Amino acid sequence: MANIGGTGGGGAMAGVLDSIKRDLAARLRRAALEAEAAGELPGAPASVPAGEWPPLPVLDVPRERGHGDLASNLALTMAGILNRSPRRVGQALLDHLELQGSLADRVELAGPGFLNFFLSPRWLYRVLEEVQRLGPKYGASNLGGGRRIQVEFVSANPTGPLVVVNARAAAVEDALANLLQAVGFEVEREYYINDAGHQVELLARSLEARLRELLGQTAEVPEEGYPGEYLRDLASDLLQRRGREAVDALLALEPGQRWEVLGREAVAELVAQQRRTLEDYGVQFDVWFSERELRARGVLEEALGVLERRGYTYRHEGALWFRSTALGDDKDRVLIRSGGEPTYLATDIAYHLDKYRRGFHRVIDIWGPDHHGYIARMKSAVEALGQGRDALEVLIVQLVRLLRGGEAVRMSKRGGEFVTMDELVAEVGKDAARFFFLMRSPDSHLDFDLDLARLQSADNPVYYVQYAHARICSIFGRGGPQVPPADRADLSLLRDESELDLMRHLGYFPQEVAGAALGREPHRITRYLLELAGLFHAFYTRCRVLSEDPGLTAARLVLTQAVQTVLRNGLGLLGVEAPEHM
RNA sequence: GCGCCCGUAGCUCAGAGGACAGAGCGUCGGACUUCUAAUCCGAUUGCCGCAGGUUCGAGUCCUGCCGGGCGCGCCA
Repeated sequence: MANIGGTGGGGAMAGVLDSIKRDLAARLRRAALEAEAAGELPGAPASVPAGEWPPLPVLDVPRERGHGDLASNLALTMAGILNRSPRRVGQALLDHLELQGSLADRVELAGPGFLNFFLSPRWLYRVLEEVQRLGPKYGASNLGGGRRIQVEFVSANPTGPLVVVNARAAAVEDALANLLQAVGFEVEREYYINDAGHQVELLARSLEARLRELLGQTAEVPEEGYPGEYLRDLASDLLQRRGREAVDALLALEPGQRWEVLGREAVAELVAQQRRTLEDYGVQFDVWFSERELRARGVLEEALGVLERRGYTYRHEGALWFRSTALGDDKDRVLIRSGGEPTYLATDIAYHLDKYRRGFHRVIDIWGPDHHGYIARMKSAVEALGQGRDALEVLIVQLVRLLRGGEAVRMSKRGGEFVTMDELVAEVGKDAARFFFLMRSPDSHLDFDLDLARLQSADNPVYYVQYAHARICSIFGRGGPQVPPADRADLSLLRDESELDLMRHLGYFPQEVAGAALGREPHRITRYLLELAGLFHAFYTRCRVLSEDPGLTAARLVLTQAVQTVLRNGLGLLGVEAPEHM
């Protein structure tokens, strides 16, 4: 993982704060070398490899305001290696640290040996200038350097409508894809359609049963089939579209043939529905990838060939096995059943082979918690295909429990009763749904409070953030005050504590975006925005933007517009609207 | 039995190896003749599940245990 908070990462991070960190890190490094040259610090012990001394100074924003704007633990890390007291090391660094020409006003040695930097307020004005200059691009960077990443998500079976957990996965991964794009990766969103397996036949037989029901015949949905109401709807649509005669003819076909047709029909319709559901949710996929087509192209055979050539397959009891234990899995896995049918794993391996052939250096899959046991074997498979283990990254999004009136909403898959994604969005709206899913880290179980999400009030976090944006719009709305260029306003008039807090927070945005992208943690942006909205509301209560004082008004307009820009950019990353009126 | 996730304030949850552990909700008390009160301000709240270990420093990393959820097919 890249060093997000520090200064060690690539050279492509954006933002005023990052450039300050890099500048101060370089100064600290020089101070360390000078202190050593002056004999005030011992040289590196022999155990430290050349080029790794002095250690890379890390600068972080401390939790406590009293600890300055940026703090470095360099003295502490060096002290450990040099076997000296951290405060003595810190003092030596301090004595040789040159701040002339930097944006730091002063530096203090504090606590166990931290070096705390107090920045000139000028850095905050630079933040405002930068936000104004970059506008929608503020927060973006080029950490990815244009490398291609594929994000595959939702990929639900085409056997029914999307459900609540799909909505969570969609919100999280769509936001992650946005974040990866923002930090300079070339991202493709892909949806995998499992349209070739046994479950499609079950779907077909279930649909057949519903059709026969409609025609007054006795029929039952098969044991392992799909009993949900939606197949009744699908059946009556089909009957209406094709007409009675065509359906009769269809049902008269021999079983294999009619299931083939019904399966194709049902899958096409259900995938179209899933697609509409996702579009209403604001998620657009670049590629809808069909397993059936993959099979038709013979990729499965090619993948098995690759595994065989690389010595990862063997035959046993009539089946073809994958020697995944050679690559860290806890048992070997069947690829081709003794009956000749490929397993799900085999087709998935083929699918991944195809992904890498399409030139992605990295592939991120998102699975439900019921698939976590699958990670080890799939990573082994990727390795067996000749890729690095890291070429596949699997994120597990945990389950969602819906709460209504403080009680868990009961859902049973067997009875075909579950809350669909469409129902959820209809009940609480797209913005609230997405925002709620993005409030928690993906790997924690989520209680989704339907009552709260539906509430159009202060208690609802999504409105809290959106309201901040709407309030800003209303300042700009009537009469339309002109926002001056940042360098033409006297920003030093922004002195209120709430103004300083707000500017600081705006300055953190680029690193927050980078951190959320690299850490695969979109929920950090949600939290960031809640904080930013809170700071804005506090500012709004304390300070009037439009006042008699033209200079102060100009400065506050610049600040307010910057907040608006960052709220927009942040909400945009989450796929949540930034409304102008509420 | 093995594997994964979780255990932090009354509730829901943040915490990127750092300094005295945070937010929202809740409870109590305040603030609109003003750019949107869907707002703000103040007060209240903790054996970070338990026990060891690594580290100058652990809520964070490692090991074991306890508790909750889920998974462990020639299913997909």
